[in-house]
Amino acid sequence: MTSVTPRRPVSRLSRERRIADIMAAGREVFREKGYEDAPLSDIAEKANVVEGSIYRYFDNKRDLLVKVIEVWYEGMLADYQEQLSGIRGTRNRLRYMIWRHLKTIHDEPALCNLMFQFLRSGKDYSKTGVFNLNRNYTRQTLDIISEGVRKGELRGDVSLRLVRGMIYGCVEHTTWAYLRGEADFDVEKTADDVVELVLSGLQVRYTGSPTGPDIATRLENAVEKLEAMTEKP
Amino acid sequence: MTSVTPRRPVSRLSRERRIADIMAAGREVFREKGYEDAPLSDIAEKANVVEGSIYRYFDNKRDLLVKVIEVWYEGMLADYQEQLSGIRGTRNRLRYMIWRHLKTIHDEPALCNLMFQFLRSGKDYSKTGVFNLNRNYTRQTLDIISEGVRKGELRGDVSLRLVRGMIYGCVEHTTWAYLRGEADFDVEKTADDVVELVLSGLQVRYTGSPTGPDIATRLENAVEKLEAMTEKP
DNA sequence: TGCCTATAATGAACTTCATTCATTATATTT
DNA sequence: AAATATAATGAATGAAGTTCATTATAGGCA
Repeated sequence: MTSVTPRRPVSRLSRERRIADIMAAGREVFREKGYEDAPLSDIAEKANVVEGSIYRYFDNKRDLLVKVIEVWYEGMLADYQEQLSGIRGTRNRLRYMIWRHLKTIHDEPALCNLMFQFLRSGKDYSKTGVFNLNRNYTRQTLDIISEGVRKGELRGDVSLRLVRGMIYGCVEHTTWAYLRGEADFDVEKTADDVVELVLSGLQVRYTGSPTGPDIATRLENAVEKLEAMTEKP
Repeated sequence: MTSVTPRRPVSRLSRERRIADIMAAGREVFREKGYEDAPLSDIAEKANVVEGSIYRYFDNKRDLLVKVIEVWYEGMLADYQEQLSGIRGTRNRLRYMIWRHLKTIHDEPALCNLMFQFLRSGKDYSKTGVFNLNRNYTRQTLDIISEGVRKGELRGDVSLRLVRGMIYGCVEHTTWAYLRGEADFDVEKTADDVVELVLSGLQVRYTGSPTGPDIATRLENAVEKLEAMTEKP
């Protein structure tokens, strides 16, 4: 008795549709299981294709991951420029960038982990589309800093690369526990704290006047208060 | 004709010696090839054992990695306390911590990558020995900060967790390109820059001296801030 | 309407590893 | 010198990524 395994019905879709299906399935499965623990078979099943079919559209598993992250990233960064154009003041604009980064991590911890762990550390990262997207995105932060320097609000004697590292490094370092699923964090408060710390630094500030703050400092403080009030409605 | 494959001579070593051999081989191979691209067979060969033997001493490949990193970490952190006890002053002590972190990354980029990629992001990280070592190590940094606060040199109104995040986040963020093998960095200069930026912050400091930036400029800046804020809520 | 053809899709075969375990060899003890 | 404990082996297993020859189908063309 020869049992014949029935061949599955083959549904022929357009290239674009198939790619979209596979990437949607990939995003879901990667989000749920991470990279290494996500078998291609799961993705194939969810995308309604056979494993081998994935290789018609993607070089390999990693290539699929890279493209999934790339598309997600594109959608995410689409309206940065627009949003930012509606925000005035160095501090507010800086806070927006930090806030947005924090919010992304809070909303999509799994995909961020994938990005941090498997994309950014890869040898080929700087040839990736994500690298360029990220480049343009962080450039905005640097532009805000430069503008602040031009206006005399920020120090001009610090490497921009270092400042960027401080901002994003600080954001990411403080969210690790959350990314490991260990603790939550408050997006708003963390954004406030980070921007404050980055701008003011750790050292105490000497006003340099024995009889109290001089006139300019008093004005500064007043402005800062006003700023704080408008920042937090 | 039955060809008999000659059995390899079995050398029986002490448990401790075998473990040491396997871990030494593991460190080498992991350093050269990373984690995923390091076949257990390479490690077995280099350690002069058969693959299966590794499982007598380690639960699995990841367990071997964790223990390799753990031992490396222990050796690395052994003399921190001692070195630090010979350094005076908040700024110098802080710089030492930062410098040492930078130097470790510079000397052992591959192992650091392993630590960052495969240990720190794992779900079980906080149950790891490395986690505790790291905990004790970063606590020293926090102690230096606390001491600075006590002496009135540093602000006491900032979360220590955030400060730690800023310091180590900044260090790591600025070394990513190096870790990907793209660019070198100067350990000494970076240490100087980071400690300076962390302590002083980004904002310009008004010294309050009459020979500093003139009052008109400062008022102009202040007014500009106010204008920006009232322009768009 | 019915062939033709390009190519989408399949599924079995291949490969590489991590992992397991029954068997064998050896150092140590009795 | 035999007994015993256990270190070490290597073959077997199974999971997962990847390849490719074969098959099926949609859309164009007569």
